Amino acid sequence: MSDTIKDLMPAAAQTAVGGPGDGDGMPHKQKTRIQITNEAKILEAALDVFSRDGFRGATLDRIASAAKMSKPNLLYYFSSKEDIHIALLTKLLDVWLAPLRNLRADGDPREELSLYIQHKLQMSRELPRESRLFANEVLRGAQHIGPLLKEDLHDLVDEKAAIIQSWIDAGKLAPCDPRHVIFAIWATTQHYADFDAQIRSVLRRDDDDQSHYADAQQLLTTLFLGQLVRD
Amino acid sequence: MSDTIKDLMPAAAQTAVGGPGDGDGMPHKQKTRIQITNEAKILEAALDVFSRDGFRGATLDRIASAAKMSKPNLLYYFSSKEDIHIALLTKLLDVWLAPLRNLRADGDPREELSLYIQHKLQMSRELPRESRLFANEVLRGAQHIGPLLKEDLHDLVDEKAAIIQSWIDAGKLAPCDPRHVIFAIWATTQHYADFDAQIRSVLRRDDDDQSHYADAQQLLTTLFLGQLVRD
DNA sequence: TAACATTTTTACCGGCTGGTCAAATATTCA
DNA sequence: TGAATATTTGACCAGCCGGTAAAAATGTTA
Repeated sequence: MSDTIKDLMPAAAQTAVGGPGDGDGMPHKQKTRIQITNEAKILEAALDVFSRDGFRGATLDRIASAAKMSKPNLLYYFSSKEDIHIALLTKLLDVWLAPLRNLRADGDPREELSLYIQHKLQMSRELPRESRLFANEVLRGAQHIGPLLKEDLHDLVDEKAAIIQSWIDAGKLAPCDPRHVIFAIWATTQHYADFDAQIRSVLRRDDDDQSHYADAQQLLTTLFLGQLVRD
Repeated sequence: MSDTIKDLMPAAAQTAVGGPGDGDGMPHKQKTRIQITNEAKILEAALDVFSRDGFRGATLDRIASAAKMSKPNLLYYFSSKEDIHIALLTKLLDVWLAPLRNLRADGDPREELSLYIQHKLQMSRELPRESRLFANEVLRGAQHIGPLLKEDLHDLVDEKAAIIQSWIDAGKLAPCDPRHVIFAIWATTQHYADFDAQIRSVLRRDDDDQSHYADAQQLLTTLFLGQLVRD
């Protein structure tokens, strides 16, 4: 609970391809130090802008301004606005799905699910921009990461749903559709990042007050692991 | 299950104020027939465009085109893009909150919650544009309906959370934070509209296939009313 | 240091943006 | 009918949009 969510994330995928001004499938040279730092600066700025305004609402001027560069300079590293968006989404998808990847078949169902919920909730709290970035993209019909969802995400969910199904078959979980259980965990946890403004309005919480996350975690644990309704 | 969700909605709020070209607090004349039909046409078109592209991504040209009018004609009825957005959100908020308003203190907790979940899920299925409209707005920090959330929504949630609390006090529900229960129901049900593209990718469902809603309803009922984990 | 490659900047473009204006047209009603 | 009112249209605007071209500045390396 004390350390940040980033500690348990895949540090991989740092060897991304792509040189300045390209976007095609040509072979690329080694990246310059300047290139590495500037691309990182751009993606960080783009995360800010895209997550706040969505793809259509975001502008290159704002991204460039947030990255403290000129617009043509920005376009020296990424050939188009779409390029930046796709690069950002692709880079962050691994991070986003890491908690689900950590779901182990040989673990205790109660513990595994509890940990998954905890990690997802922690990500909403610590990475709300990433959550909103994906929410914006999926809301728009996933026009830029459709193929990734249909292949990578589909396969991952199938794999993890099979694990949950095995727990059901072993009598450790009540019979239910495992994929919808995953949807429900996604929905409830990401809700705290994506609908933050609404939740703060209802709970009358200030912008920097995150005390309601403890209540959220307790409720969700109760909901998914215990029984909510008595008779 | 057979009739549409619109049957159980408040037909009220039809007496909206506002004449052509205004937006201030002046007194208004009675609305013309043309005025009524054209404003309806505009709001219908705006719902289409705003829910697909978000506020910043939507354009007056597209809204006008979808409403089959010229842009200046559209601006004869609403004085700005912001005006249309606010009018739309305000008009639809009542519709959106109707299921929660229907939660009765004197009903059976199991039945009341089950009905609430069912209605919310039905709204995701039948009114996905409205769901995405609100999702887009709240994602952006609720800049246009912030006050409504802080007053109307807050009061409504407080009122209904008190009902749930009374059920807990009566020993009919497991102890939990009622407001987070409401959040969880919102999250899980609206997820099926807002994240439709993702769900269809994972489940490999065609655009017009809604068969997964039955599974969703069963899972959510199990989740909120029964126990998910056995020992 | 000189040749070379990388990076940054300045100036610019055509198209779209939200929005205005005045004139033309349609509707209402005395 | 005809005057008053309500509606629609076409022409237009300043500013922003994503993106380009080429020169200038900077960094790298032999």
